[in-house]
Amino acid sequence: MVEVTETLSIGQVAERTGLSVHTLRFYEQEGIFVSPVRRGSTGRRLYSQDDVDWLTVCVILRASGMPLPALRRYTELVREGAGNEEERLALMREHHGRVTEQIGRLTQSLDLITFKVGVYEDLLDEARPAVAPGRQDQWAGDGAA
Amino acid sequence: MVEVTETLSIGQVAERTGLSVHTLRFYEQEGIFVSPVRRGSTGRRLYSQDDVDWLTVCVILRASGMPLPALRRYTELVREGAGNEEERLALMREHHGRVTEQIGRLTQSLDLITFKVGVYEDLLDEARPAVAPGRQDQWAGDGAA
DNA sequence: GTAGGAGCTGGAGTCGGCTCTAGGTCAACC
DNA sequence: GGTTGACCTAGAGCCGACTCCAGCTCCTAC
Repeated sequence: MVEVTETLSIGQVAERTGLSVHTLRFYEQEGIFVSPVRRGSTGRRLYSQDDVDWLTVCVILRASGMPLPALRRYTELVREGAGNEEERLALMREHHGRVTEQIGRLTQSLDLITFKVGVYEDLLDEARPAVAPGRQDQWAGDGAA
Repeated sequence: MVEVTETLSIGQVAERTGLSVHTLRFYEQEGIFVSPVRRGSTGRRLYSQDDVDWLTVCVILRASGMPLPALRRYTELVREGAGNEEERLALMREHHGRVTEQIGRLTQSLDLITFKVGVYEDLLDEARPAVAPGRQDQWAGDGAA
Protein backbone atom coordinates (compact mmCIF):
# COMPACT_ATOMS: atom_id res chain seq x y z
CA MET A 1 0.00 0.00 0.00
CA VAL A 2 1.50 3.24 -1.11
CA GLU A 3 0.62 6.33 0.87
CA VAL A 4 0.07 8.77 -1.91
CA THR A 5 -1.12 11.72 0.18
CA GLU A 6 -2.07 13.74 -2.82
CA THR A 7 -2.90 17.30 -2.08
CA LEU A 8 -5.95 19.03 -3.40
CA SER A 9 -6.67 22.66 -4.11
CA ILE A 10 -9.61 24.45 -2.62
CA GLY A 11 -11.39 24.26 -5.94
CA GLN A 12 -10.96 20.51 -6.13
CA VAL A 13 -12.23 20.10 -2.61
CA ALA A 14 -15.20 22.30 -3.38
CA GLU A 15 -15.97 20.09 -6.33
CA ARG A 16 -15.79 16.85 -4.36
CA THR A 17 -17.65 18.02 -1.28
CA GLY A 18 -20.29 20.15 -2.91
CA LEU A 19 -19.29 23.04 -0.69
CA SER A 20 -18.31 26.36 -2.23
CA VAL A 21 -14.78 27.69 -1.90
CA HIS A 22 -16.26 30.48 0.18
CA THR A 23 -17.78 27.98 2.52
CA LEU A 24 -14.53 26.05 2.80
CA ARG A 25 -12.68 29.16 3.90
CA PHE A 26 -15.54 30.04 6.18
CA TYR A 27 -15.54 26.60 7.79
CA GLU A 28 -11.82 26.86 8.33
CA GLN A 29 -12.34 30.13 10.13
CA GLU A 30 -15.08 28.52 12.15
CA GLY A 31 -12.79 25.75 13.31
CA ILE A 32 -14.42 22.97 11.33
CA PHE A 33 -11.14 21.28 10.46
CA VAL A 34 -9.53 18.66 12.64
CA SER A 35 -6.02 19.71 11.75
CA PRO A 36 -4.94 23.07 10.40
CA VAL A 37 -5.20 23.32 6.65
CA ARG A 38 -1.72 23.19 5.18
CA ARG A 39 -0.44 25.84 2.82
CA GLY A 40 1.75 25.66 -0.23
CA SER A 41 4.77 27.85 -0.82
CA THR A 42 2.60 30.61 -2.21
CA GLY A 43 0.11 30.55 0.60
CA ARG A 44 -2.48 28.48 -1.15
CA ARG A 45 -4.43 25.93 0.83
CA LEU A 46 -3.53 22.28 0.39
CA TYR A 47 -6.10 19.74 1.39
CA SER A 48 -5.68 16.02 1.93
CA GLN A 49 -8.07 13.17 1.30
CA ASP A 50 -8.61 13.07 5.07
CA ASP A 51 -9.87 16.61 4.92
CA VAL A 52 -12.30 15.65 2.20
CA ASP A 53 -13.47 12.65 4.24
CA TRP A 54 -14.01 14.80 7.28
CA LEU A 55 -15.86 17.40 5.25
CA THR A 56 -18.07 14.68 3.86
CA VAL A 57 -19.12 13.81 7.38
CA CYS A 58 -19.61 17.49 8.12
CA VAL A 59 -21.82 17.93 5.10
CA ILE A 60 -24.04 15.10 6.28
CA LEU A 61 -24.20 16.47 9.80
CA ARG A 62 -25.04 19.93 8.50
CA ALA A 63 -27.63 18.52 6.12
CA SER A 64 -29.29 16.90 9.08
CA GLY A 65 -29.45 20.23 10.84
CA MET A 66 -26.50 20.14 13.20
CA PRO A 67 -25.68 23.76 13.97
CA LEU A 68 -22.17 25.01 13.32
CA PRO A 69 -21.36 25.43 17.03
CA ALA A 70 -22.13 21.78 17.66
CA LEU A 71 -20.12 20.78 14.63
CA ARG A 72 -17.26 22.90 15.88
CA ARG A 73 -17.46 21.27 19.29
CA TYR A 74 -17.41 17.83 17.73
CA THR A 75 -14.42 18.82 15.65
CA GLU A 76 -12.62 20.00 18.75
CA LEU A 77 -13.27 16.69 20.48
CA VAL A 78 -11.90 14.76 17.55
CA ARG A 79 -8.93 17.08 17.39
CA GLU A 80 -8.19 16.49 21.05
CA GLY A 81 -7.96 12.78 20.30
CA ALA A 82 -8.94 9.74 22.30
CA GLY A 83 -10.30 10.12 25.80
CA ASN A 84 -13.38 12.22 25.27
CA GLU A 85 -15.59 9.60 23.68
CA GLU A 86 -18.31 10.11 26.26
CA GLU A 87 -18.81 13.65 25.12
CA ARG A 88 -18.69 12.68 21.47
CA LEU A 89 -21.27 10.02 22.16
CA ALA A 90 -23.48 12.46 24.05
CA LEU A 91 -23.23 14.94 21.22
CA MET A 92 -24.10 12.37 18.61
CA ARG A 93 -26.93 10.97 20.68
CA GLU A 94 -28.43 14.37 21.10
CA HIS A 95 -28.22 15.00 17.41
CA HIS A 96 -29.67 11.59 16.73
CA GLY A 97 -32.63 12.45 18.91
CA ARG A 98 -33.16 15.74 17.18
CA VAL A 99 -33.01 14.26 13.72
CA THR A 100 -35.40 11.51 14.72
CA GLU A 101 -37.81 14.10 16.07
CA GLN A 102 -37.48 16.15 12.95
CA ILE A 103 -38.24 13.16 10.76
CA GLY A 104 -41.26 12.51 12.92
CA ARG A 105 -42.50 16.05 12.58
CA LEU A 106 -41.96 16.05 8.84
CA THR A 107 -43.75 12.74 8.49
CA GLN A 108 -46.70 14.12 10.40
CA SER A 109 -46.74 17.25 8.28
CA LEU A 110 -46.60 15.08 5.23
CA ASP A 111 -49.93 13.57 6.27
CA LEU A 112 -51.64 16.91 6.00
CA ILE A 113 -49.92 17.69 2.73
CA THR A 114 -50.85 14.31 1.27
CA PHE A 115 -54.39 14.87 2.41
CA LYS A 116 -54.54 18.28 0.75
CA VAL A 117 -53.17 16.88 -2.46
CA GLY A 118 -55.87 14.22 -2.35
CA VAL A 119 -58.58 16.79 -1.79
CA TYR A 120 -57.55 18.84 -4.78
CA GLU A 121 -57.15 15.77 -6.94
CA ASP A 122 -60.66 14.62 -6.09
CA LEU A 123 -62.01 18.07 -6.67
CA LEU A 124 -60.46 18.27 -10.10
CA ASP A 125 -61.44 14.70 -11.00
CA GLU A 126 -65.02 15.49 -10.15
CA ALA A 127 -65.03 18.74 -12.05
CA ARG A 128 -63.61 17.28 -15.23
CA PRO A 129 -66.58 15.01 -16.13
CA ALA A 130 -68.73 18.16 -16.42
CA VAL A 131 -70.17 17.97 -12.97
CA ALA A 132 -71.18 21.31 -11.60
CA PRO A 133 -68.38 22.67 -9.43
CA GLY A 134 -69.02 24.98 -6.53
CA ARG A 135 -68.13 22.30 -4.05
CA GLN A 136 -66.25 24.57 -1.72
CA ASP A 137 -66.07 22.46 1.38
CA GLN A 138 -64.07 23.45 4.36
CA TRP A 139 -61.23 21.05 3.66
CA ALA A 140 -60.48 22.22 0.20
CA GLY A 141 -59.70 25.67 1.40
CA ASP A 142 -58.51 25.94 4.88
CA GLY A 143 -59.81 23.11 6.99
CA ALA A 144 -57.72 21.91 9.87
CA ALA A 145 -55.93 18.62 9.71
CA MET B 1 -76.45 24.81 15.49
CA VAL B 2 -75.60 28.13 16.91
CA GLU B 3 -72.90 30.12 15.16
CA VAL B 4 -70.98 31.44 18.09
CA THR B 5 -68.18 33.18 16.18
CA GLU B 6 -66.31 34.03 19.28
CA THR B 7 -63.52 36.46 18.76
CA LEU B 8 -60.05 35.96 20.10
CA SER B 9 -57.34 38.42 21.02
CA ILE B 10 -53.89 38.22 19.54
CA GLY B 11 -52.62 36.82 22.83
CA GLN B 12 -55.19 34.03 22.81
CA VAL B 13 -54.35 33.16 19.22
CA ALA B 14 -50.67 33.13 20.06
CA GLU B 15 -51.41 30.72 22.86
CA ARG B 16 -53.43 28.34 20.70
CA THR B 17 -51.21 28.36 17.65
CA GLY B 18 -47.86 28.42 19.34
CA LEU B 19 -46.90 31.48 17.33
CA SER B 20 -45.73 34.62 19.09
CA VAL B 21 -47.79 37.80 18.92
CA HIS B 22 -44.91 39.28 16.98
CA THR B 23 -45.15 36.54 14.44
CA LEU B 24 -48.90 36.94 14.12
CA ARG B 25 -48.53 40.59 13.26
CA PHE B 26 -45.66 39.74 10.95
CA TYR B 27 -47.69 37.08 9.15
CA GLU B 28 -50.53 39.53 8.71
CA GLN B 29 -48.14 41.97 7.11
CA GLU B 30 -46.87 39.16 4.91
CA GLY B 31 -50.34 38.36 3.66
CA ILE B 32 -50.70 35.04 5.42
CA PHE B 33 -54.35 35.56 6.28
CA VAL B 34 -57.17 34.53 4.00
CA SER B 35 -59.41 37.39 5.05
CA PRO B 36 -58.30 40.66 6.62
CA VAL B 37 -57.97 40.46 10.36
CA ARG B 38 -60.89 42.33 11.91
CA ARG B 39 -60.37 45.06 14.45
CA GLY B 40 -62.31 46.02 17.55
CA SER B 41 -63.44 49.55 18.31
CA THR B 42 -60.07 50.40 19.84
CA GLY B 43 -58.06 49.06 16.95
CA ARG B 44 -57.20 45.73 18.50
CA ARG B 45 -57.11 42.67 16.33
CA LEU B 46 -60.00 40.25 16.58
CA TYR B 47 -59.42 36.73 15.36
CA SER B 48 -61.98 34.03 14.62
CA GLN B 49 -61.75 30.30 15.01
CA ASP B 50 -61.32 30.12 11.24
CA ASP B 51 -58.23 32.23 11.58
CA VAL B 52 -56.87 29.84 14.16
CA ASP B 53 -57.66 26.86 11.95
CA TRP B 54 -55.92 28.47 9.02
CA LEU B 55 -52.92 29.34 11.13
CA THR B 56 -52.77 25.76 12.32
CA VAL B 57 -52.38 24.66 8.73
CA CYS B 58 -49.81 27.37 8.19
CA VAL B 59 -47.81 26.23 11.18
CA ILE B 60 -47.68 22.72 9.77
CA LEU B 61 -46.68 23.94 6.34
CA ARG B 62 -43.98 26.15 7.83
CA ALA B 63 -42.78 23.34 10.07
CA SER B 64 -42.33 21.25 6.98
CA GLY B 65 -40.22 23.95 5.41
CA MET B 66 -42.62 25.75 3.12
CA PRO B 67 -41.11 29.21 2.58
CA LEU B 68 -43.22 32.25 3.37
CA PRO B 69 -43.56 33.29 -0.27
CA ALA B 70 -45.10 29.92 -1.13
CA LEU B 71 -47.34 30.12 1.88
CA ARG B 72 -48.40 33.58 0.80
CA ARG B 73 -49.16 32.36 -2.69
CA TYR B 74 -51.23 29.52 -1.33
CA THR B 75 -53.10 31.96 0.89
CA GLU B 76 -53.81 34.15 -2.10
CA LEU B 77 -55.21 31.22 -4.03
CA VAL B 78 -57.50 30.27 -1.18
CA ARG B 79 -58.54 33.89 -0.82
CA GLU B 80 -59.45 34.06 -4.50
CA GLY B 81 -61.84 31.18 -3.97
CA ALA B 82 -62.80 28.25 -6.17
CA GLY B 83 -61.42 27.98 -9.68
CA ASN B 84 -57.68 27.80 -9.08
CA GLU B 85 -57.48 24.30 -7.72
CA GLU B 86 -54.95 23.27 -10.32
CA GLU B 87 -52.48 25.76 -9.00
CA ARG B 88 -53.18 24.83 -5.42
CA LEU B 89 -52.66 21.20 -6.32
CA ALA B 90 -49.41 22.00 -8.11
CA LEU B 91 -48.18 23.97 -5.12
CA MET B 92 -49.05 21.22 -2.69
CA ARG B 93 -47.56 18.54 -4.89
CA GLU B 94 -44.34 20.43 -5.15
CA HIS B 95 -44.20 20.85 -1.45
CA HIS B 96 -45.05 17.19 -0.98
CA GLY B 97 -42.11 16.27 -3.16
CA ARG B 98 -39.76 18.50 -1.27
CA VAL B 99 -40.82 17.19 2.10
CA THR B 100 -40.49 13.62 0.89
CA GLU B 101 -37.01 14.36 -0.35
CA GLN B 102 -36.11 16.02 2.89
CA ILE B 103 -37.31 13.04 4.89
CA GLY B 104 -35.20 10.85 2.63
CA ARG B 105 -32.11 12.95 3.16
CA LEU B 106 -32.63 13.04 6.89
CA THR B 107 -33.16 9.31 7.03
CA GLN B 108 -29.92 8.78 5.16
CA SER B 109 -28.09 11.15 7.45
CA LEU B 110 -29.54 9.32 10.38
CA ASP B 111 -27.73 6.20 9.20
CA LEU B 112 -24.38 7.85 9.64
CA ILE B 113 -25.37 9.31 12.97
CA THR B 114 -26.64 5.96 14.21
CA PHE B 115 -23.43 4.40 13.05
CA LYS B 116 -21.33 6.95 14.90
CA VAL B 117 -23.33 6.45 18.06
CA GLY B 118 -22.72 2.73 17.74
CA VAL B 119 -19.01 3.23 17.28
CA TYR B 120 -18.69 5.32 20.40
CA GLU B 121 -20.88 2.96 22.40
CA ASP B 122 -18.71 0.01 21.41
CA LEU B 123 -15.60 1.95 22.15
CA LEU B 124 -16.78 2.85 25.62
CA ASP B 125 -18.13 -0.64 26.30
CA GLU B 126 -14.77 -2.10 25.44
CA ALA B 127 -12.89 0.40 27.49
CA ARG B 128 -14.95 -0.10 30.61
CA PRO B 129 -13.88 -3.73 31.30
CA ALA B 130 -10.35 -2.43 31.75
CA VAL B 131 -9.18 -3.32 28.30
CA ALA B 132 -6.40 -1.10 27.09
CA PRO B 133 -7.86 1.76 25.10
CA GLY B 134 -5.92 3.44 22.36
CA ARG B 135 -8.12 1.94 19.69
CA GLN B 136 -8.26 4.99 17.52
CA ASP B 137 -9.53 3.57 14.28
CA GLN B 138 -10.50 5.73 11.41
CA TRP B 139 -14.20 5.42 12.05
CA ALA B 140 -14.18 6.58 15.58
CA GLY B 141 -12.78 9.89 14.65
CA ASP B 142 -13.46 11.04 11.21
CA GLY B 143 -14.04 8.11 8.94
CA ALA B 144 -16.35 8.57 6.00
CA ALA B 145 -19.79 7.05 5.90
C1' DG C 1 -56.86 57.67 39.84
C1' DT C 2 -53.21 54.95 39.15
C1' DA C 3 -50.49 50.78 38.29
C1' DG C 4 -50.08 46.79 35.49
C1' DG C 5 -50.77 44.38 31.55
C1' DA C 6 -52.16 43.67 26.82
C1' DG C 7 -52.33 45.73 22.60
C1' DC C 8 -50.97 49.20 18.84
C1' DT C 9 -47.41 51.11 15.04
C1' DG C 10 -43.18 51.63 12.30
C1' DG C 11 -38.92 50.49 12.06
C1' DA C 12 -34.58 48.57 13.69
C1' DG C 13 -32.00 44.51 15.20
C1' DT C 14 -30.76 39.57 15.42
C1' DC C 15 -29.28 35.10 14.07
C1' DG C 16 -27.43 31.44 11.32
C1' DG C 17 -25.14 30.45 7.49
C1' DC C 18 -23.40 31.56 4.02
C1' DT C 19 -22.04 34.73 -0.18
C1' DC C 20 -19.85 38.30 -2.33
C1' DT C 21 -16.58 42.35 -3.10
C1' DA C 22 -12.32 44.72 -3.53
C1' DG C 23 -7.89 44.62 -4.25
C1' DG C 24 -4.30 41.88 -4.58
C1' DT C 25 -0.63 37.48 -5.81
C1' DC C 26 0.77 33.88 -8.62
C1' DA C 27 1.27 30.28 -12.40
C1' DA C 28 0.53 28.99 -17.00
C1' DC C 29 -0.46 29.45 -21.58
C1' DC C 30 -0.30 32.04 -26.17
C1' DG D 1 5.09 39.90 -21.83
C1' DG D 2 0.21 40.01 -21.48
C1' DT D 3 -3.94 37.82 -20.28
C1' DT D 4 -6.55 34.43 -18.05
C1' DG D 5 -8.02 32.03 -14.14
C1' DA D 6 -7.45 30.11 -9.59
C1' DC D 7 -6.28 31.56 -5.38
C1' DC D 8 -5.43 34.92 -1.28
C1' DT D 9 -7.30 38.33 2.74
C1' DA D 10 -10.40 41.22 5.40
C1' DG D 11 -14.50 42.62 5.74
C1' DA D 12 -19.17 43.81 4.04
C1' DG D 13 -23.65 42.17 2.49
C1' DC D 14 -27.56 39.14 2.08
C1' DC D 15 -31.52 36.22 3.09
C1' DG D 16 -35.23 34.25 5.63
C1' DA D 17 -37.78 34.48 9.41
C1' DC D 18 -38.50 36.26 12.96
C1' DT D 19 -37.79 39.34 17.35
C1' DC D 20 -37.45 43.35 19.74
C1' DC D 21 -37.81 48.44 20.75
C1' DA D 22 -39.76 52.99 21.66
C1' DG D 23 -43.44 55.35 22.54
C1' DC D 24 -48.07 55.23 22.61
C1' DT D 25 -53.32 53.78 23.84
C1' DC D 26 -56.49 51.13 26.26
C1' DC D 27 -58.84 48.29 29.84
C1' DT D 28 -59.10 46.28 34.49
C1' DA D 29 -58.44 45.98 39.14
C1' DC D 30 -57.33 47.83 43.40
